[in-house]
Order: sequence, then structure tokens, then C-alpha cells
Amino acid sequence: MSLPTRTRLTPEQRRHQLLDLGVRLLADRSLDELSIDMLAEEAGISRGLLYHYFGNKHDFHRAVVRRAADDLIAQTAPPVAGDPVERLLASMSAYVDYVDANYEGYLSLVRGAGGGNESIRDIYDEARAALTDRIFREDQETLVPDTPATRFVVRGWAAMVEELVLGWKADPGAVTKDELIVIVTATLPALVGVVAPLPDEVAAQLAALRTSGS
Amino acid sequence: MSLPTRTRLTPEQRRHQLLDLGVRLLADRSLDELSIDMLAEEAGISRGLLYHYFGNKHDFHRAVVRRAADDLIAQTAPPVAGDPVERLLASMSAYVDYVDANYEGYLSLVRGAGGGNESIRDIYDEARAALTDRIFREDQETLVPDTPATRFVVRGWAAMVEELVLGWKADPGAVTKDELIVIVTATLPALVGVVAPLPDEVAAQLAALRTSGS
DNA sequence: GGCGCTATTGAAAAAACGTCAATAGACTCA
DNA sequence: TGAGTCTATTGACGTTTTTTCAATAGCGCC
Repeated sequence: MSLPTRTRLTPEQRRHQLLDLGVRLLADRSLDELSIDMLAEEAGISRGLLYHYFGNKHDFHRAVVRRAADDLIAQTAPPVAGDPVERLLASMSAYVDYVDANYEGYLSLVRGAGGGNESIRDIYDEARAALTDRIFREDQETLVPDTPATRFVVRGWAAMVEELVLGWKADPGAVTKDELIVIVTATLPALVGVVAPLPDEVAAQLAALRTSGS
Repeated sequence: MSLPTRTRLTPEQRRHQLLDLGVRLLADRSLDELSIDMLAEEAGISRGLLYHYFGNKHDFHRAVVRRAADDLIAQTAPPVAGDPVERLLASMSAYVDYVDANYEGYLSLVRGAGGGNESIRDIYDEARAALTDRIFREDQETLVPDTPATRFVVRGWAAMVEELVLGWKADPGAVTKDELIVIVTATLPALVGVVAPLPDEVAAQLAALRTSGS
């Protein structure tokens, strides 16, 4: 008769376990729909231990979102070689692959940012910046000129990419994965073209991409 | 000596008052940052009354989001006359005006949808559909052909519009209101052009719009 | 000016959050 | 192998917040 035998892990392991679980649970639940009670039971630990590691519920949420964001940033690191359009395509490809493979993590990030307080939205913005900043940092001469208007539009484009990737995951019937990647890639120059003229070279590449994609 | 004189309203009036207050309070707070205690005090009522009207906290949240969505839908009703591009422009204009005048209501809708559970996201989707559905219902021949791929892209466009309008409200420095309206209008055909060919007529109108807008 | 309807209250139960001294794995060293 | 130490973990307890519900009191009607 010895059910309540406690298991002792290293702090790293325990943090890892709890964050993994948090990412999973917060993918389809808001924070106040997740009680510490149920989280603790699911993890096989006492409530107290969660407070030992994360202080309070909000800090736990922040840690979960931070983890999801770090994962995303790490796994969508930009390629260093190739021309701007190629690099953008590779980056979008990595992004879509990431969401495909880590749907729950991505959901907990997006949902957290949508409903959370400002400090959580900051983490989210950081992740989004990882996706868009290099466009301005490295490719501003050729792909996107750096002006207030283009920055503005690129921000909207990022929101669109997020929506499209989530939409594709929810209903993969409308477009294939490859089509999705081509679409999100091709829409960036198309959008920028609304507020700034496109260099001929980019326009040509864009046209070629569209033909090969569908 | 009679401070605690209770005020008795009709159920309609009371519901109205509480929903108005809820919209205001949930614009910059998540649901669990809003206690029933403070809501009741702010409204000048007892906690019990809120439960009488809305059952529980989550149902109250849902009612608040529903109200914000209904407001948005009602105030961005599409014009019936004019050619497709004109109607789209009028619709976007109404949309931007609405967000400009009802920032708090719009925020509580968007935040609620981002962080809430599925039933709240459904309300949000309904509001978004009010913005996009008529594009397919009325203008599919001329502006946007109705295919799975175009529906998919239009959905992304709606997310982008939301992000851009919020971005403009948060920092009106990057673009003017009129520029914003032109941008969100012009980006729809530009995006659809990525997945479907644009009729010459629309392309011409689009070009004219862009020139006059900036 | 009493009567009935029901909007509203307040107290008390239930549930969730957060704290902290006490407990017990797992390793070290004799 | 067994005592000792370190610290991960617990469980009971106090606090805050949500939720319930029988009792109260405004307001219109006769």
C-alpha cells in the first residue's frame, strides 16, 4: 500500500515538465479556465510545487508563453545565404513547418497574446519581430524599403500570415502546404507594392514563383 | 441618513448598463483581472445582481463580446449602391470610423476573441464574416471570384485589416486615416491577385485609387 | 394606502488562489 | 551500510474570489 510515493526530479526536469504541460493545456483553454488544482493533478504533483517554481498563476502563464516564443524563434532562424526572395521563402517554409509540428505550442502563444496582459503581449511581439525584423535589417534595399508606411504594412502582413497558417491547420482542404508557403511569401511584395513601388527584379521573381507554385 | 438607497431599473436598462460597463472594463483587462467585486462596485450594485442577469462570469464575458460584435456589425452595414470597389471603400471607411469612435468596444471584442474559449471566438468569427461575406455574396463576379483559395486569402486579409486598424489607433503617426482606408481597400485586390488573376477593370481602378490616395 | 410583482440585496457556502513549516527522496562520506 | 545533509516536495491552513439563495424593498396598480 504505497500509492503516494513522491517522485523527486531536478529543478530543470520539473520546470520542463510543467512548462510542457502548460503549453499543452493552454492551447485550448484560457488562463482562468485552467485551475492550479487540475494542472497539479495532471502533472502528478501538489499545488504547492507549482508555486515553488513559478510564484503565481500569471507568472506561470508568462513562462509558458515565453517558452513557446523561444521555441518558435529558435526554430525559424533565418538562412544566411541566398537572395532576398529565396531567404524569405526559406523563412516562411520554416515558419509553416514549425506551426505544423508544434501546433499546440503555437496556439498557446497566440491565444496567450490575444487575451493576456501587456507583458505577455510583449513576449508575443518579440516572437513576431523575429519573423519580420530581418526583412528590414537585411533586405531593405531589394525587397522592402524601410519607411513608416512599409513597416506598417509588414506588420499587417505578419498578422495575415498567422491567420493563414492557423486557418490552414484548422482546415487543410483549401490549399496545400506548398501553396500556403508560396502564398504567404508572395503576398509580402504584393502588399508592399501597394504603398511603395516594386523593383522590376523582385516583380519578375514574384511572377515566376507564382507560376511554379500552382 | 440614507446612502444605501437601492435604485430599481427595468431589466433592459440594467442589462444595458452592465454590458456598457463590461465593454469599457474589458477593453484593457483580461477576464480574470476583472473581479465581480470591482465590477459591482463600479456599477453601484451588489454582486448578486450580476449573477441574476448573467449566470456566471464567463457568460457575462460572452454577453459583453456579443454586444460589441453586434454593435460592429450594425454600424458597418454595407452600402447597397455603387460599383464593387466603391462599396468596398465605403465599407472600409465605415469600419475604420467604427473602430475610431468605439475603440474600447472593439478592443474588448478582439481581446475577448484572442484569449477566450471557442464560444467567444465563434462570436468574433461572426463579426468578421459580416465584414467579408458580402464580398463573396455580392461582388464575386467583379472583385473577388469565389474559390477556396480566394476565401482563404480574404480571411487573412481580414486579420490584416484588424491589425492595421489597431496599429493605426495605437500609433497614428505612420499613416493618416485616409491613407489607412485606401491601404486596407487596395490590399484586398492586391492579395487576391496573388491567387487569382485580376480583371483589367479592377486593376485600373486600383491603380487610380492608389494615385489619388497618396 | 394597502397589495403584488419582481428587481435587488446580503450573508453564507463553494471554489480557487497563495503561504509556509514540516516531510522525505537521493546523494555523500565515513 | 548507515548516519547526515541538502533541498525537492508536500499538505494543511489562511485568504481572496466566485456563486448561491432566501429575504428585502422599490414601484406600479387597484
